[in-house]
Amino acid sequence: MKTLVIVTGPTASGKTSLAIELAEALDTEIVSADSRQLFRGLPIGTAAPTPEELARVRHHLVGVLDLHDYYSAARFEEDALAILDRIWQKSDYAVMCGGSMMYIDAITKGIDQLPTISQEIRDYCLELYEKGGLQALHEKLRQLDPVYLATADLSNHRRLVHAIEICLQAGVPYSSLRTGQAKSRPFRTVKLAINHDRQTLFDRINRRVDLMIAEGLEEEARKVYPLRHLNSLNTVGYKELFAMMDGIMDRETAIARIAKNTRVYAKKQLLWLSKDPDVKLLDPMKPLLPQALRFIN
RNA sequence: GGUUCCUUGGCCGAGUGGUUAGGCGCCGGUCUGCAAAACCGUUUACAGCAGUUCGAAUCUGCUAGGAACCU
Repeated sequence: MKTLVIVTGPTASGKTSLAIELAEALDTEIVSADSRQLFRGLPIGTAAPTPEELARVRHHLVGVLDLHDYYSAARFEEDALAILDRIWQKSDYAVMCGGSMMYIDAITKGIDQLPTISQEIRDYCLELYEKGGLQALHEKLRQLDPVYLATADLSNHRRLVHAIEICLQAGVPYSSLRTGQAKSRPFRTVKLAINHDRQTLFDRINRRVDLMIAEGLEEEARKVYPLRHLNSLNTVGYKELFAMMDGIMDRETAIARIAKNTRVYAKKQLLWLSKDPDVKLLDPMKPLLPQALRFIN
């Protein structure tokens, strides 16, 4: 039986180095599960593995996308599974490292098969929202998929648009395509997270933000500033600096906002973890690797 | 010592007699194709005391703290 060891947890908790230690101990490779490290050109702001770290263990899905590229949890599922298949040919273990919880779920539980949306339909739905607002989306869904509408988050235009897109593309209601069934995988998973208390984690985050600034995050952001409207740059650490460059906030405020938004992000991750009964928590006060290996075996 | 003005929830900030301002933060939550995204819910204060009034954050008096000016 193959084993996928998933090192997840909130941002700044020390996932990267633990994953490397694990991969070395298990003599295998790392598949990143980080929706932002996927992109090229953002090493500082996304706290991507350093060149030295990348040299120690082979990493997958780090810095492989152009900032313009479209990506999604479903693509991640597909890509990561393909990479894992290759790793299984030479090892019984693989390490996954990342805090994009939806990506982790995509790998462990799978995502239902949905059609790829054509540009036409995408544009149509966007226009529907821009012209008619949430009301128009509600009405459209009332016709196309009242079942989904009944449980939908009526204020969240993104999800509503998405549902309409799928209904139109598939020709059947979105809700009929949602199975709610977890897919079975040809490997077992062990999910690990480093369990810092909240105050410690927040201190680590604050310190890391200062470090990022010292390492040149501003310069990194300035380089991609012209592309700031891309989704890949709708990211903590960049959007605040873009606001600073636009003169909307001063430097001090921008940096404080980065730290604050990173904390908010971490809380979201913590929430997700707390609801996942499969996560094994590691005590950061003790050596991590032995604890992790104990859970694996 | 005198005169005038100010005092709203963690912060900012409206509100001059009669529903919860609002924003930010904090905290909590949602999540099956953009997820470091998008979205939702809480947090109920008027410096203190005594009055006026059916009813006061809003009016009056006193007390406390602060600001400006005068001597």
